[in-house]
Amino acid sequence: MADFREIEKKWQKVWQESRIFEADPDNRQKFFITIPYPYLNGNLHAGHTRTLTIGDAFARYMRMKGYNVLFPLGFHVTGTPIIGLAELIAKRDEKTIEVYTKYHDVPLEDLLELTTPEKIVEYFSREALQALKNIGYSIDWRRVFTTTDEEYQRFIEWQYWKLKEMGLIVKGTHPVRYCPHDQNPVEDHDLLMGEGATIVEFTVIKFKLEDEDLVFPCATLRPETIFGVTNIWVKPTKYVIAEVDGEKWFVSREAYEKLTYTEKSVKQIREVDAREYIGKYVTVPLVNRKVPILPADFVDTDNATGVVMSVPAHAPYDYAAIEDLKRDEKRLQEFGIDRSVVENLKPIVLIGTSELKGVPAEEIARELGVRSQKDVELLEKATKTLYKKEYHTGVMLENTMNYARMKVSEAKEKIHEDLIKAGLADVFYEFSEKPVVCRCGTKCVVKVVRDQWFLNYSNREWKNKVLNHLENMRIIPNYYKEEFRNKIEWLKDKACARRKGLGTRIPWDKEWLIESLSDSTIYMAYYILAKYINEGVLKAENMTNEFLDYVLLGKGNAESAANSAGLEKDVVERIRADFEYWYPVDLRSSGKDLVANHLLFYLFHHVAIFPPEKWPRAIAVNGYVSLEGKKMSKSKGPLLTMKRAVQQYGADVTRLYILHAAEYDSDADWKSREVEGLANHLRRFYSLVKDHYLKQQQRMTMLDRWLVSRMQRAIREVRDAMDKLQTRRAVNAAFFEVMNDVRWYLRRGGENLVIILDDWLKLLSPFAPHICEDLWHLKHDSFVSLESYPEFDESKINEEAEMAEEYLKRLIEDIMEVKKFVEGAKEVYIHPADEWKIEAAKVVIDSKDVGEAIKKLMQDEEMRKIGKEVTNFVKRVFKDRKKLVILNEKELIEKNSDFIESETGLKLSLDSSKVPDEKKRVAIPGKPAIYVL
RNA sequence: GCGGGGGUUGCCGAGCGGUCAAAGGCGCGGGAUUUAGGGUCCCGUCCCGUAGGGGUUCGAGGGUUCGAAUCCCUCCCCCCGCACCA
Repeated sequence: MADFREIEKKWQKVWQESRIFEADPDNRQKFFITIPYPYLNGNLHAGHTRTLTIGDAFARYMRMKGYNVLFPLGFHVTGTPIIGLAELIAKRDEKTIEVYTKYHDVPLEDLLELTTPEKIVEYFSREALQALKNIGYSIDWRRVFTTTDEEYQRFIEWQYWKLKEMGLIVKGTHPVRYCPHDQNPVEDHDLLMGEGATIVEFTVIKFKLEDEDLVFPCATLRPETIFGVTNIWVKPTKYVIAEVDGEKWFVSREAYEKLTYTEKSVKQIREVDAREYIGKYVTVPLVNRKVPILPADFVDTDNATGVVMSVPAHAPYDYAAIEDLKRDEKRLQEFGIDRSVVENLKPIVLIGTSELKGVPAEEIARELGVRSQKDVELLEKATKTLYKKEYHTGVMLENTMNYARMKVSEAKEKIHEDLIKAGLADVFYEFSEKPVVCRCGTKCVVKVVRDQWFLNYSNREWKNKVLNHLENMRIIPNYYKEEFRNKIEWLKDKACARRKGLGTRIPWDKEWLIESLSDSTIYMAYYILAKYINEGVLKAENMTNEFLDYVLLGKGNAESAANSAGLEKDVVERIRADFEYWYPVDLRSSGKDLVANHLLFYLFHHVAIFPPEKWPRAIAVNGYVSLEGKKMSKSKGPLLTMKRAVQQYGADVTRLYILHAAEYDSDADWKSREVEGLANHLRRFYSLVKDHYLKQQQRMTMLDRWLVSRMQRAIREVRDAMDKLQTRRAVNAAFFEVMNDVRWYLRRGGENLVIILDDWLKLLSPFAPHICEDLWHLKHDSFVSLESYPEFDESKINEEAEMAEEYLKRLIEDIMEVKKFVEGAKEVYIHPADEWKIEAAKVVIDSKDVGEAIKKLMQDEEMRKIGKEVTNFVKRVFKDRKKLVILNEKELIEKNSDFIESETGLKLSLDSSKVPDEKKRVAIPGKPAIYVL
């Protein structure tokens, strides 16, 4: 039995020595394909294997189609996880040690050494390189690099200078989840609770107290309802009066605490009991109406400011609370509120929708059966439903001043902005879910970080440029184009500076490091430079801005670029020529996890920095890989490393399996049992080819022509699938379906298998390159990896042969079907359809309807004689007329009688006289009468 | 909530107006074999059927059509993203 690992190693070595995947400009058309460089806080795993194998299969395919293919790869190490990992290992964190020894397959003694980021980078890049070589990717390894390389950092600095010049990097302030204890922003995986929480922006409308300089900041998500405010709510409990940016605010204690993390200057003045203010009046800004402060229990002091405005017409909670209060004589007395005050709180309807008449909140509360403000579940539902309806279909009514007739969705934004501009409102950030708790056990808050560097992705012009270019791009699968459109719209400014991590410092503000997704946007251009860097021709000190401007953007001239760089002019020109030749990237193939981040930034930065002809041409997206139905996790396991998969199953098995496991962005599941099965298939393939490949080709039979014809169909299918990057379909057609045809062929006694083997090996070579290379060399001296991919040749399609084989398959099936019903069956008599039926069938095939067919047939005297039978035949056959097959059945059966006999185990005879008439009658062309005895 | 994808026969998964009881793989059952229970090759695998046939299926319910897994509408359910993290 063939040892695949031996074969694979052999050819990997030969490929490397022959440098067949090292790509340099020549006169062929180029194809530049890239895969996002892997992040090295662990070993490469099945997820990387999938993305990279798709890329490699496509690279190989394109190479065989005659393109000069550049397929490079580097390693990503900037950011925080590697530092975090080093700390964990240094700390001897048990869980980490377990995961890294058990799943990442790092030997314990090696692992314990990895206590600094540098050692980790060194170790895992070495491991990755080995794994990638073991699986035999056709990567041009002369261009490998790591993102902490000095030269790479120089390249990043250059990029950031460019963006800065263009005004695309701005200073800004933004809210983050923040742990007061750690004094650090927290990421999802740093959280104990509240991973799903998002930061919600409340509008805080400032209601001024009558006769006193005190602001009641009412937090709301529906600022447009300000026109319907009848009162405000506080909870009868302790609050705080604080100085906030020079104003005196009345807020809950929790709110005060939160305010201290914002960019506002805050100072507590004193604690107060809300009761002191209940019954007093405040002024509704903008509308200048005086409304009372009233008590309500539903108010959550831990949500925003702890003060809310009441809009009974549109907020079910407010409506219910007012109704409660009306009924609660005791409470009114307790707070000294005159009954009439509450009775006078009439809902003010300010939004119109087609569906909701009257007072919407009242209607909906009644519909759902809300009894009091304590019916929290019902009220939540009512609030949601109402909000949804009004937001999407509502229109502002006449009582909303100059917002009248605006759509609610628009008015909301507008009012929010206008109020803030006028100093009548502010913003308050709050979590959408609570609590949010840090791993250290501390409750997190929203902190507003100021003066950070941002990539100005919200910039309309920048967005439009990306959006426009997207329309010219090929996105695979194509429905992702819509996804990209939406994501581009949704993208906001992104903080690109960090305080900790590995990476490049912002060149004009060295306090900050460039965030690790922000330094991975246009690095594909760096592959051009990397070759020269690795050759020692180019060093960091040569890479001046002027030099990079010239080689990457064509700015300035070679002469002065060379001077600035301290390089020979011809070197500079060569690098420039390389870049001109290879750029842009023709295909970037990536996992779908990068859609909403990296791939977006990739587009934004290319569009900003390079001229249009250098913008990306195509993006392909693929799904994840799970393990026996379980999600893989780098940090928790389970995980299957690339290296282990190759060790266990072999490179080609791994590749073929992963390519066939799923299509496009659907997720693949790695089932070791199926992988074993595939390994068997491949071994069978190997020995099959080996047994036949060197045989002398013999005279072509009809069956051989059938095989060739089928091979042509496979070629067409595979090419079509690969052109769309459908690797699953391609492997299915190239491997499994051809295999099935070959099986049939051999069963039929075919002896000329060799006629398709060259094509088959070429066809399969992008998917199982080692085995194909090995087999190919049984007969050839060239590399199958560099052969041209089989072309579909219409002239080799043989419809007749295909029909004949189909006919035989069907016939044998039918005989077996009938045989089931005959005990001790020994013989089969076959009577193909009579001559007149064939004539009639020909007419039927060309007729539009039954009537026309019969009319035509009845013109023939012979047909008329058996008119009734003809009519019945036509009626019976018409519906499936496309299935009618006209061929010389008798001859075909005679020629293949041995085969039919051996397949069915019956003695075959064409002696029609033995077939009863009622059987003969059912025969139609392509489906003879069968009589089994 | 918003956006994107999806629900197909035991499982994975193709099909996306007729060629569909629906490819292929896996699993399962049976047979063959120079049969070691693991390899290979056949056959079967929704239900019924002593003649190649019939019946019922493709999340649910309506509709369009001569004809729907495939098109339209409504509903239910599942997955992914929503960020400063690679």
